[in-house]
Amino acid sequence: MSGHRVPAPRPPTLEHVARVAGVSRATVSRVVNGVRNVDPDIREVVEQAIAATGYVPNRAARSLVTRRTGSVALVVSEPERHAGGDSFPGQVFSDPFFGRVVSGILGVLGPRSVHPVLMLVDTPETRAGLVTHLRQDHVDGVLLISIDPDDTLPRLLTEAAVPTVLFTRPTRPAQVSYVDVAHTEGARLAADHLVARGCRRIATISGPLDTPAGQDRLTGFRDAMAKHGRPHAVSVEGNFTQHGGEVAMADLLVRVPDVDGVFVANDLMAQGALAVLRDSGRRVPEDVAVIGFDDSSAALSCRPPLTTVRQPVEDMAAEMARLVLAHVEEPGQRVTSVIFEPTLVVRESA
Amino acid sequence: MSGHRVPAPRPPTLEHVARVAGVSRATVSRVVNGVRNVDPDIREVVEQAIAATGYVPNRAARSLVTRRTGSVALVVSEPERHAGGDSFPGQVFSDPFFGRVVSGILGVLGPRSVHPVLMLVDTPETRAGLVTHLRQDHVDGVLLISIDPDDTLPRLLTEAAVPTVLFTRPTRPAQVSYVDVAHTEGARLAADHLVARGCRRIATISGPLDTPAGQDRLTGFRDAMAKHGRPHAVSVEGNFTQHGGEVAMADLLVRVPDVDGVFVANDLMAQGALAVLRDSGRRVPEDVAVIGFDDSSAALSCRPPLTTVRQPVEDMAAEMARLVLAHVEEPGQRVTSVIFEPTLVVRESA
DNA sequence: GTGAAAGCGCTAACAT
DNA sequence: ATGTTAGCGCTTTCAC
Repeated sequence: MSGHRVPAPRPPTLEHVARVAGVSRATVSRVVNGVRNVDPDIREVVEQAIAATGYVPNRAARSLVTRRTGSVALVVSEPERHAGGDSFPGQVFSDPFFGRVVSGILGVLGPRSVHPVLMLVDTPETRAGLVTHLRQDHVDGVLLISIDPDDTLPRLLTEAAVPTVLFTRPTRPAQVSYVDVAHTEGARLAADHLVARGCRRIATISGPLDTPAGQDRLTGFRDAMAKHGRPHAVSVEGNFTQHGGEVAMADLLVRVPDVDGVFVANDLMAQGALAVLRDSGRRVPEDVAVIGFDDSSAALSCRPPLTTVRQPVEDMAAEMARLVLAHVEEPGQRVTSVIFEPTLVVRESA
Repeated sequence: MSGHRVPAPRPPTLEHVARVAGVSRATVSRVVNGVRNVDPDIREVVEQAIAATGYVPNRAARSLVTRRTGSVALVVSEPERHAGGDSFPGQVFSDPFFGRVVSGILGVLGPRSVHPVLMLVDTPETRAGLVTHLRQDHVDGVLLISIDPDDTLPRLLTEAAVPTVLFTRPTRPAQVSYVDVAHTEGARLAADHLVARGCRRIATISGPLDTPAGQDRLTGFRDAMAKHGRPHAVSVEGNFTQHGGEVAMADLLVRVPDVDGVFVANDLMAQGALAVLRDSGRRVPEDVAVIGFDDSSAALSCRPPLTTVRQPVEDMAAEMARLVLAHVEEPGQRVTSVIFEPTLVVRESA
């Protein structure tokens, strides 16, 4: 609109503030950073000067000397994207779960004014690029959410000595901190509830058995059933998708037509199972009781609403944030894992 | 583990590379930044030195001089959080929609190695903090997703002269770029489909009428119906939530018991409407045809799967990213709005 | 307790 | 086409 360029008004610097306050840059710096050795009177004057000038520290300049960026990467790692697929990356992002993670992380990081920068790793290039970025001062640490069971990222990151925290235990043991839910305990909760409800023919649709979550939920279920004197509960392996749940449920119905209680290893599959049960003319929970896992938004929108095992995702994410921050502070920090207790959320399906 | 501290091996700098290559820092800088004026032979030598040393530019140092950070803020702005609510922020994050936005943004930003940093604004403090952050060189631009109809952020940002792009047209006119979908066109698509299907008693459940989306979808629907010679279609105002959809549908059933076609202004409400219709003994689509809006994941998991108006969210988000980048490049850039055409996704509900 | 001065690693004139 | 030089805004010894 206007014909001439405005000379880009530079924001105030420490230097400005120092002049206004009549002190040196160093003193202002001390005040800004809350270092003790400052005379209360001087501090007062400096604070007024800061307010008057509207000074805000320049992050780049600070990072350059402190070698800290005040930001952590929130990395979502997915299995290789097949060239023929949609043009858009990020299947995880469309799961409400991701939002809960973000929410939990922000709750911890925000107040400390550390910002999460989002990164997606789903190709060899992005994978290499991530490590490259991390090798330099771009972020102080990494929060990794990996979908791929045999992801190499956990190892790459620990080798690069980048403070890292994973969501869920890595498939292969690694020297890295993580948070997770007590999967076996959650499965036990479900099994106990089904038994207490009076179900006689109880089965399970498990997750993929090459994932820790898939394994543990099945193990927990089996152990609990054994304790109830029923060591031979039928299980069908699913793949954690809604469609997979449909297929598995149909299969289960063939193998155990009189099944009256099913523990499904996640809500998405449970949603599919519910649909198949309805189509087969069975009522839930009267004829078949169904329990899911995750307490995703799907659990709420299901008909009937799903009884499910709740992972305290927000709490877990918050803990991840605390852990990276701790690792950043204290690079010598030993590797830590924090396991959260799940709870059973009883709705209508069981 | 080890008793003594390792002296923190500093990453290679331009200086290192320059020495290895036997040239000056400036030349290495030129090679790194792809400036033309470099002799091909020298360039070759420098590139080898870069590879040999494993050099990666230090972002902080670069930002300090260029006054660019190579990152943009992805700001989610929600209405004031009430003190009594959950302890965790971010209702938007748990909607799959958010993930689609992230996905679209990453598709554009990633290749240019610009990173989105996540920010949530839901209190006066975070709001003030955002502006403060932006006033300095923390991010180059802002992508704003606002849920609050009377958000003051759009104005604050434009006043602060921060390159900004909004998702959806702001409630109050403002000098700011945005992307949006042609809401009226989407509503027309739905109305036409319902009419073409042979529905005789068509009604709508609208969104909140104090939002542009709520208004436009209703207007588009009304106009289309008028063109079909039915200017008096009944409408009930909803609030865009699943529960709101249930309430509105129940209301509608009382007012128009023989309704046989409903355009619901978003999928979440449509999901609620579906449940109420089922409970009332009506079959969908045989007795009542239902069309939603958004093509969210809810649309797919509904029973029956929802016919709905699809917003090309990923494309829209990608365009947002392109727009900020353009505004960052060319600060004089005039304000732009890009409107995307919706499409009707026909499934089973209509 | 406070100031002076030396860089952090990089880009951008400017000079050659 | 390449090298020299001067900072960008901040923290941090080191004197005082």
